[in-house]
Amino acid sequence: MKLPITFYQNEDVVSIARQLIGKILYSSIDGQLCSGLISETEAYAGITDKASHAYGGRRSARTDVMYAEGGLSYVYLCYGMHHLFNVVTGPRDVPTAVLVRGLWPLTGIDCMLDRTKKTNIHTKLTDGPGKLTKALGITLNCNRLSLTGNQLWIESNNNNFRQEDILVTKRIGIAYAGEDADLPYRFLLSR
DNA sequence: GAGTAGATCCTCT
DNA sequence: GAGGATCTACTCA
Repeated sequence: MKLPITFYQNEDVVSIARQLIGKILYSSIDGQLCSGLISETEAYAGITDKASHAYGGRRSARTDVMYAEGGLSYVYLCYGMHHLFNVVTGPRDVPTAVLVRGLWPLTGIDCMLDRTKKTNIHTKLTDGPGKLTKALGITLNCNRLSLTGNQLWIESNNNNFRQEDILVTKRIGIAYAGEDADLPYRFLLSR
């Protein structure tokens, strides 16, 4: 079952980041259906968060999506060669988003191996934000898609895992954000 | 296994 | 014109 649009419009982006752990991310791109269980996320808390692209109310052609209503994708290019996939959350004009940093591959694994030029199947296939977009075929063309559409969507999952299996840590790779780099906004599933 | 250099390009100043 | 929400391959041990 796809998550309803209302799921994404909650004002509490940190809560959404936690709830996305264990959900299933699907992509249907170039006629290939792939999916993975979301194992790692990070919350980016809008205008008050120095690590966020929308810090201080910054708004540009790139970050405009973050100001839209929750339930859209935000894909952008990092370090000139990696696409990063975010879920836009919150009501209109509240620029919060959740970065999806890791997946455990479920279906479409042959396709993911082909895209990433790998041969063995293990969780390392999609264990980083740049890697999972490559494996799922996500590019800048996937920016600003509805997550209730038919190219990129997230479904709930009946799997029961305990809340204590979710680890909470500080975020990664944002040393430039000063003290906000220490906020406990990263969630990951232990195995 | 650990540490580091290099790739590469869009966005905002 | 600088720098970044990263990854891979290569070195050295």
